[in-house]
Amino acid sequence: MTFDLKKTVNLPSKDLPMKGNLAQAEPQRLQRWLAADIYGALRKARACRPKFRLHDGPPYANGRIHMGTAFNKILKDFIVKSRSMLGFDVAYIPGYDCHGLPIETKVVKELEGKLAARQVPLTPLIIRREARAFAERHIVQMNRDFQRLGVLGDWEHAYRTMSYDYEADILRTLAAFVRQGSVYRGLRPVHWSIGAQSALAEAELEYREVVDPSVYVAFPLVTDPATLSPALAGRQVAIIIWTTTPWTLPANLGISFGPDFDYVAVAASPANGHGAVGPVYIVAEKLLPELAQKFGWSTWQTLATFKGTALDGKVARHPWLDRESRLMVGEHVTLDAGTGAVHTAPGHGMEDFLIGKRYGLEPYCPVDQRGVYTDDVVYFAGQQVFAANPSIIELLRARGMLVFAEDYPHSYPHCWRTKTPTIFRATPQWFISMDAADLRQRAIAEIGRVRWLPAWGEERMRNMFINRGDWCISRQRAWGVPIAAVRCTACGTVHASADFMEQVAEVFDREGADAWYVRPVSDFLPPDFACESCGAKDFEKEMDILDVWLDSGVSWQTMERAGLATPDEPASDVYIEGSDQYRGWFNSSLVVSLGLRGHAPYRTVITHGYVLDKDREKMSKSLGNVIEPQALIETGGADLLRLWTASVDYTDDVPISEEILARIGDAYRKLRNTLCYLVNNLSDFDPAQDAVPFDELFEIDRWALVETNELVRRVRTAYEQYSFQSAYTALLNFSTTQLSSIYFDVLKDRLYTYAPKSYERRAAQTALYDIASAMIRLLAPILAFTADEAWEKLTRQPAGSVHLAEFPAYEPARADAALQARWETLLEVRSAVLKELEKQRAAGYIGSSLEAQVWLRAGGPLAATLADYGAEALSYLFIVSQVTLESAGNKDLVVQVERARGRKCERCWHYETTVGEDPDFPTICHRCVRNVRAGWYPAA
RNA sequence: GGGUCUGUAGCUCAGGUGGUUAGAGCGCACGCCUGAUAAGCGUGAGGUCAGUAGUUCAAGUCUACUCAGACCCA
Repeated sequence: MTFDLKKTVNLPSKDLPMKGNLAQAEPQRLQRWLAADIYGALRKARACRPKFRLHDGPPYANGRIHMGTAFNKILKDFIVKSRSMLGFDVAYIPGYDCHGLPIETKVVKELEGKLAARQVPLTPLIIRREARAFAERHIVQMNRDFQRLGVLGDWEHAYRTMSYDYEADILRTLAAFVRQGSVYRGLRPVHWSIGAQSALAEAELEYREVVDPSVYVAFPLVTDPATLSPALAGRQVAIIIWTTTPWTLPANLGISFGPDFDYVAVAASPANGHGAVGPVYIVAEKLLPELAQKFGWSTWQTLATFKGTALDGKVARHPWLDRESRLMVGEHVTLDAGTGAVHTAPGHGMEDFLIGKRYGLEPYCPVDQRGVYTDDVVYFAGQQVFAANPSIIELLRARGMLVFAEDYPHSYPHCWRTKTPTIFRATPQWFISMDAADLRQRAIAEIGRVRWLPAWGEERMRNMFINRGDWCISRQRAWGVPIAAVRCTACGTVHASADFMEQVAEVFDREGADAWYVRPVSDFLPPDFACESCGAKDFEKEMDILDVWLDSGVSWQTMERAGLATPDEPASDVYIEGSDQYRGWFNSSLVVSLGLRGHAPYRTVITHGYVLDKDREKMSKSLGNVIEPQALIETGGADLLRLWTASVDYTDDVPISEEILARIGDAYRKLRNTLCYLVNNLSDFDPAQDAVPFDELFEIDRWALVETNELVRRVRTAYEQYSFQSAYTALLNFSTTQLSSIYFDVLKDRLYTYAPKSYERRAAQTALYDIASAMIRLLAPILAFTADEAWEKLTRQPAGSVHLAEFPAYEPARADAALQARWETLLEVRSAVLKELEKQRAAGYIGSSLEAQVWLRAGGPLAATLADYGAEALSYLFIVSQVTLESAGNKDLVVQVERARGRKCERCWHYETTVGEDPDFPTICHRCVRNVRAGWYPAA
């Protein structure tokens, strides 16, 4: 008789291939999701469920996505998918930030050459049209890139800060702040290019090494020095300041000291006639030795020592003008260079401006847009500031106020376009006051009502609001939403009313903010509009635009527009962005929402870290440690990127490197193999027909299901807490330690050798089906593509998607601590057996574990447990051919391994004494004979 | 310089209120299997818990400082 026993073994199918081939498979699956409109289908299916809204922080629309943006969007997708599978109706509308300097400078660079050749002037309107097209193009690309990652959302309706209604909303938001009295105009120092005669942003500066004249200048103390120390009574005392910009001295209004630094008043004996002003000078004590040497003092006598705070509120005199110079204290003062007494000109420096503001000094700036002193400046009016440096030094010397002068090399900002050195110049700007409508205090209170993940975010955020200044919302640029205000050409009065802005916003709704540039000012004004101050009727448009942080701070309103939130509630359940957004979007969104709605726009704020290299250093082209998401997707697949995202602790900065990705590849294969084993052993199983009731399953099957139930609980909790890494770890460890090395290994015998429809095999498949169904769904938020593929094979429903499903529920009734405890014991015995097997294997006594039989000698409860489980069942659990139990007085387990009895069964590979007993099947054991007769023989 | 945070095996991470020989998975080494096979199984070796100094009977865990790194300010 010829009967092929090989054909009576139920090997797994190849339904789910081991090789993912993700680079090809993912785009196809993406098309199916798109065709099936998974997002729309989900919204519909969950319509009656509690809502969960994730509002997208808009990435800037100027390039391909990089690791950081990919990481961010994948985390958001974890939230969207996991909340959906937890039963929520999840809304997620992606967005794009479109206005702003990076795009503007990019298109200006491109346009400059082209237009200059044709002698066409570069107008704001041309820039704006080009910038809009630029953003448009990049949004198309970024939409593709993000979706390729498997990110689910309402991509069709992605919001963009440059859409007409959005631009109008920005202006209406400004109007609202105007109406509540928070908006004011004031002077503020900005980087100013003399060459271009325009304001510059930080990003437009180029630092170059230059040599400037540095001067040490005496400021005579006006306040009676005896108030500092009795030792100074009747003495002439002067403070020495240091500056590398002598041209700012005409604008000096004060001198700053470090409050906690020690200062000394010293009487110097000039060695060579230097420093003839007065005999006593004040400088920081720590800097005295090097200063004395520099000034050429042969000897000196310290008359008094005091803290910087002692000088607070006192007054000095300007070195040549009849003007006071206020003595102040500020934390910005350092002892790195200079004298510890800092020349302060609030119109010519940011720190000077801020401390001046505290002390009530105005940002005095007697320099015009050409960098020329105004008529206000005696001696130097009409001179260009840098050109005036030598004359100023001469004047100081003549007045005896110059203590010392030297050339000083340092790096100084230059205009990147005209390459000229820049200056700080106070210019009129628009602000939102943090205090006029009590925004600061309300924000601080509101911060306490928001949930911050990680928790320290609350403190960081609060400190930021305590310390932040008023919000400067104006920019002297073209690509943005204009501040719709008009200026009387006759008297210069600026008219900025909320009503007017709202009327202009209606025009923006229809025509976009370009209307402000296209239309003449008269189009926006009532026919007989006249200046309140002078009655004139000629006006010009304000050409400043709004800070882009106001643009994105407005974004929560898109949630209301989309009908996803009402004005009386936070617009989003969660905001999740990088930690730089405490200062950015979280901040601006809070201010805007507080101003317009009276509450924060978010209930929970989650931050993630930055993507760094293996040494936790920034990725940069020069270091050559940059990893691009596109390359990874093309070689590995988006699921690898997603798995990596899940594997790292996103609350901190996250590392990525070739090695890390290699480990992620290992983990991916492990998870995929787990799914393969599950799905491919179920291709002939229909749970509706073939399932075995739980109580009738093998004990090991019930154990596996109890463990799976616990896994469900852990992973659900992890997702609920946004702890994706816990989910990842739990799923991977479960796959490895419980499934692959124990349950799957043990189960092979039963799955492969019992008759296909036998109770034994169906029992195993019943458990496997439950496990498969649970594992696939629990993995779905992370391995969006792979889980969907496995789900399709498991359910055999090509039209469905795992992303429409919900997580398996934890079943308290299934929890069985007693069973788990019993299995802890059994598995400890198993470990002991495996260890002994390894010894015999090393000795060359056995190879495969089925070549062995095992004696177990134990006493007490352990013996009882083993006996209860049964010797034969133990042999399957250990994957050995025979187990013999012997009771012994000793409590400790003794394991002994010998070669198995009998001959190797050709079919199940166990060693059995029954092999050869059946004349029909001389090469197989009794168990196999029974199974073959049950399933295959005689052939039906 | 300031605010906030981080530093535990090669990698990614666990290690409530300080308390026995510091854990996991992966990787690595060695071996087994060849009916999950570009798979599977087993055994094993890896750590002065960034460093220094304190507090304590006792510190990865508390304190101070130092070093390195990140974000935001200046």
